[in-house]
Amino acid sequence: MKIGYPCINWTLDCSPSRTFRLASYTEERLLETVAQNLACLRRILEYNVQHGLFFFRLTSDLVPFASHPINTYNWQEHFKPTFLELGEYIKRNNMRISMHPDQFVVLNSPNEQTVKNSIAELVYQGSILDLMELDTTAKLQIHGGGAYGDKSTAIGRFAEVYHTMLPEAVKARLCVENDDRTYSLLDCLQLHELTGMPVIFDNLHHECVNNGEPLNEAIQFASETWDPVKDGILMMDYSSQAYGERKGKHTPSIEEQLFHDFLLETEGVELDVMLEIKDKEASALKAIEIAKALGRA
DNA sequence: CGCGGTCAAGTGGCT
DNA sequence: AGCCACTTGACCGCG
Repeated sequence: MKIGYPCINWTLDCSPSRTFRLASYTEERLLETVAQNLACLRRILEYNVQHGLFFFRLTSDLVPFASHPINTYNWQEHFKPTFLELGEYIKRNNMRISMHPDQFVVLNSPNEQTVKNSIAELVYQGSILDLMELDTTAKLQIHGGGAYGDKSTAIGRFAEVYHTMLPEAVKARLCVENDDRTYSLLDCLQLHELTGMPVIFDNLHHECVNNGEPLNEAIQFASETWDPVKDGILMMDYSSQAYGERKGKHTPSIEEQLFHDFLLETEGVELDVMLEIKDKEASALKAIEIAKALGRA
């Protein structure tokens, strides 16, 4: 089991998500920002290896405005050697990588332009993983999208877009994750049936929206959607409910007892765990110790 | 030089 | 009807 955290490392004094305003877009600014972001990413990956954290989510913001029409620069070619070096480092250290395109990526939107923009964003994020020459166990995770008052029609539209509009390079990496209000695990399993996409399991979202499946059963269902060769083992997002806060709100730091219980409950299922917790690597380091004590990492 | 309003983009639930 | 949250804050103009 690999354990990781998303996007940013609070210990290091750099950010891989630096950006700038659309109004101040220049090619020079783009090159400078991407160079800084990739340099920071390298430092984060090295930190992760040194600390036994072998799962990491790359920020969507590595390349500002990557899928926006204003950005016509061939950054892929310009930074190709850097991406290749990053990818070699990742592969040499046997790290698992994911990306999570943000809420603006909606493949089943009734708005054609939204779908086009979404695909452009997926092509961008997939191309990062391609430029790193990572295999298809490196994933892009998105949600089911909107329901628009009729979820079964929306699911059908998702599948149609998947089959008729997505490039193979995106399909090879795309996964769907249960969200906290619209697409339950069962809905995602249906999307899996229609497309073959693996299902990423989010335990807190599952607590918010479910069809009565207990955790160990749910995780088993999700796990079976992963082809061990093509997709690798199940990826999941782990977090716990912040006490007294809005439903779905993450705890600021890992609840160690809950994570311990979670590991006991999922014994026997192979999975990589992404900790969606505010304090990032601090919690990931605690999680590693708990997993080691139980012989899981 | 620190604060806070605002930032490319969508959706649905809450107030 | 407007605000807020979402996998992740960061930028930049103003005082």
